[in-house]
Amino acid sequence: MITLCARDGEAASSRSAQLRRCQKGAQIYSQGELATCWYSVLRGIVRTCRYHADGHRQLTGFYYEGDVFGLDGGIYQETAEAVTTVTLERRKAFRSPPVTSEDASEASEIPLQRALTRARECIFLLGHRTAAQRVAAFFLAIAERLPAQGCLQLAMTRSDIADYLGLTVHTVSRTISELVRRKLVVLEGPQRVRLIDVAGLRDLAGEAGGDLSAPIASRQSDEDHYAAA
Amino acid sequence: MITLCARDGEAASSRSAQLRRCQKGAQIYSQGELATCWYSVLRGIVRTCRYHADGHRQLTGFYYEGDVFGLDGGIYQETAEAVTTVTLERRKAFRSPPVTSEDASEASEIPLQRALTRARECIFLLGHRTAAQRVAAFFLAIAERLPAQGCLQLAMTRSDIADYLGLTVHTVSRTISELVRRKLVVLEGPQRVRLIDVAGLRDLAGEAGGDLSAPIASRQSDEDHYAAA
DNA sequence: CGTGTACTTGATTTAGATCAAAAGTAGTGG
DNA sequence: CCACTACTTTTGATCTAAATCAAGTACACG
Repeated sequence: MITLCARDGEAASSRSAQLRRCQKGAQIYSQGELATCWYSVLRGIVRTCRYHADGHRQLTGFYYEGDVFGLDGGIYQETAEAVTTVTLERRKAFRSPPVTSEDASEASEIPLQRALTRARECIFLLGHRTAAQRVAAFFLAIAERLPAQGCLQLAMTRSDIADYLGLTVHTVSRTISELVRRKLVVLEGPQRVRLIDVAGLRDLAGEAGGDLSAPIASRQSDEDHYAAA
Repeated sequence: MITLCARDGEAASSRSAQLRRCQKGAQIYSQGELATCWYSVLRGIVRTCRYHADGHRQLTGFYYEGDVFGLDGGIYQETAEAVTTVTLERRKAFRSPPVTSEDASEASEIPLQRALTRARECIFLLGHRTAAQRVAAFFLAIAERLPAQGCLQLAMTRSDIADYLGLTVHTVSRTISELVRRKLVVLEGPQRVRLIDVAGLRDLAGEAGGDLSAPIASRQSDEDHYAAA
């Protein structure tokens, strides 16, 4: 167990971190375990998932270079696995009452906010009605995260995508084929997707991002008010 | 704008809070707005939702007495609305670098963790495959939160439930009827559900809670290892 | 007592699951 | 290097759960 030299001075990460390497497919931690550590990805891709009693698997997020995962309080709610061979930086989980101010602000709050954003992205994807919408939104989400000029290296399998989007492998495959047919994307190998018509994909996915349509006005004439007592 | 007398001494909530009352159906804040405040529910029920470009609505959570919502960093990602007439306690959002240690630990970290739990609950529900599984899991989730001896006052409409579970009103209604037919629950009025066979519901919903089935063993013989450099 | 809303229920349609199998890819070992 | 094996991906045919279409029923409110 080699302690990595903390790069103090940048984000003032004063705590020691350990390197951990995991082979493709290996489990990093398992749901139900005591959440003693959290991780940031130095290289490779990680997935988090929940296994249901019936064997069904729900992926809850993919984590790329710089992403952080495993910030569960107390017990891990999800299992983390290596999609590719990964290099991780491991940190001790914070105690409930943080020892120093930095511990709380820098170490836990911002990553937690990110974890929440990730979870909401998952909800957002699952909330789409059709398979085409989900896959389109998925591609756009990845493209946003990895700005590789419109060409995505997927790394995860169709099965991973299916379990992330709540579809079957078959439907994912068919849907991608359909997007190709519609000339929204082209496949440069099964794992390599080039986005051709981003506007078309956005249109298909709905919620082009940033576009916040006006919510349905409530019938109530009286808006809410502040209590006078 | 009346400043509520902070109840110092218990959880050391040293900051001032304001009461806010919202009528049933009123909007508390809207997605896209600057997230200047977060709230805790004193009375009533709140829902958070995302409106998609096509008008489709995805509910992301229900919040009951004692629950906290609106902890989005910077910009609200969701809209919050009053399901019933509600009384809220409003607090100023924390700045990115918290001023004091308590600000970070007590005010943001734990509520954020809860928000994450809530988001994951939503993913969990949406991740279920059949309508019956989702509705059963939904009932169990509510029952867990409101320990009212097996009798749930729903408060939200079928439409809310549908948008929460990613189903239509029709399917929700039909599915509840089916659960009644199967003698898992009884309806004491459309908004009042009595859970009859909790074990049966758990069985149907899958993942009875706490039961963490062993994940699929990775084929790799080599487990992950710690870097020696 | 009528009007509007929420809920339920039936009939039909359809998107995606399931069943089944072929084609592409990668790793292994002779 | 090539054959063999194991897996991943794609595609076709069929089936089904849930959406959609279409009424009805039950309630609350003016």
